Amino acid sequence: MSQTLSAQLRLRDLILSGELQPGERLSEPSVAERLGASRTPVRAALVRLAEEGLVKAIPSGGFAVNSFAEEEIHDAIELRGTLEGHAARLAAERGAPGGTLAEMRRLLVRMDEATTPPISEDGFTDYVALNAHFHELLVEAAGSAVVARQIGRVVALPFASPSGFVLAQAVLPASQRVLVVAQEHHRAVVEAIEHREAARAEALMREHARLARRNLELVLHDQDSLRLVRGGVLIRRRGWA
Amino acid sequence: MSQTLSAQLRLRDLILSGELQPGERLSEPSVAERLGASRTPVRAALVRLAEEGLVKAIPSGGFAVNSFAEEEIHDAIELRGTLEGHAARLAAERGAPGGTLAEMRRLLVRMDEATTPPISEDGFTDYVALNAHFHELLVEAAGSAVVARQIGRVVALPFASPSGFVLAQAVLPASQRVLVVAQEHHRAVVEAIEHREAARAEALMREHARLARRNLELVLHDQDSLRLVRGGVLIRRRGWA
DNA sequence: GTGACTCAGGCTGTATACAGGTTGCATCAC
DNA sequence: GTGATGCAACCTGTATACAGCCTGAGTCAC
Repeated sequence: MSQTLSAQLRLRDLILSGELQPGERLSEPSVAERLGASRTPVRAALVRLAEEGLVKAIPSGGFAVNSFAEEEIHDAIELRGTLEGHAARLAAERGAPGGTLAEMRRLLVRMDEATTPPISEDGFTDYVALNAHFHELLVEAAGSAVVARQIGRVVALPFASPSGFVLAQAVLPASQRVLVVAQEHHRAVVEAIEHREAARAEALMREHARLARRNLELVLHDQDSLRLVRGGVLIRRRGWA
Repeated sequence: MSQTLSAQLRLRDLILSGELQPGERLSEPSVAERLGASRTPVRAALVRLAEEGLVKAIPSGGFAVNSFAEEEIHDAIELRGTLEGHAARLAAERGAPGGTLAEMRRLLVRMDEATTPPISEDGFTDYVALNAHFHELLVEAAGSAVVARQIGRVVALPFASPSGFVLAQAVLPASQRVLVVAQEHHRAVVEAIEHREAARAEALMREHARLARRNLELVLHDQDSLRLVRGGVLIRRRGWA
């Protein structure tokens, strides 16, 4: 593995785990020493993380760990809904590959299994992976590299991704009902794409993202569950320091 | 100005003007010599251009000038329509700053003036700048940095931008009718945002982007007008080498 | 006590040297 | 003539040296 990629992955981990605090300046020499690489690959890694959004370029040069206002995450999730709606609409209008749809249906079954009460902790973990895969397949079904790239950029922020709040749901009381609704959305969007119901497919994915918005609000008022959100430490909450 | 920024701008120009051919490999030493800089800033510039999409990373390392299939541009324009529709909807739902809307209305008047027959060549040039500004203000009206950033990324490709095909229209016969329709969209979306008609605002911007899609098809079958599209040389046409 | 100024440390931006890997051409065997 | 092989040139990834700039602490004047 290249030093650049290694630095990128390890830095991302340090940031998302909260080991590097939001606002903290990341000087190239200090990061280089910490990661045991030279400045050149560290700089390249910082540029890529800036593109992802985890790190912000300082006007006078250099980078600092980024933080996110609740409103920004709200907007990012809603934007994901619009983009996934766009993808679902394209898939319905243009027709999706049969293999992709078949695999989406297989995932539906496995997600049902993982979330059959009583749900174990492993069940939630499985669901997170299956859910992420389902959303990837939806993008694939649209058959557009341009759209896939754009969605990939929005989803790069972990709390804007389709699975960002699922693990936190595990400790939230209303979690099971939310999962039932989410699964219904999944099922319905596959059906809509199959039947070439473009408007329905689009509306479903928009509404689907709203579940994440609701989870965001719930999680932000529950310290314990917030800890389960990857990158949750980067969120600036309203009325907090 | 930094060497990196200078290299980025000059490389972009070389690519969009066609001086560097699509598919051509851009080795760091050769580019560095051509631009009179060292490899370090050239590499940084290439990374940024790769993010923009003008340049593509080669799996085994290095970069090459990118090219675009007609379908990709089609998709990029439709995606822009969806994103601008999203912005217009947000502006209508949340309310846009009065100053922004006032300036949009002022631009409407100036665009009308620039396109009053007989339209001079300068008229078209003015219209391009005014139109670009109008679309920027629309994004501003949404009041979301997340959305603004995302739209900025789609619009980075010149032929996906709102003004990508306007200059080419100047030599196309149906140009004036298209401009009339485009202006009607502009006027209507301002009205929709003012009246908080979110669904209407969104639908209008989607339809607005379709004008660019139509122009794309017209331009692709007219060599003369294609030359007026910035970056047109990067477009791979169906059934062409 | 407060504000401006100076200076030192550190940082970024840039250039360049070096090692490992890849590519493509030429040559050789069949 | 064709395919495999070896070599040479080149290129990327990385480390590091150097210059200019910024920042922040400490000091001095008022």
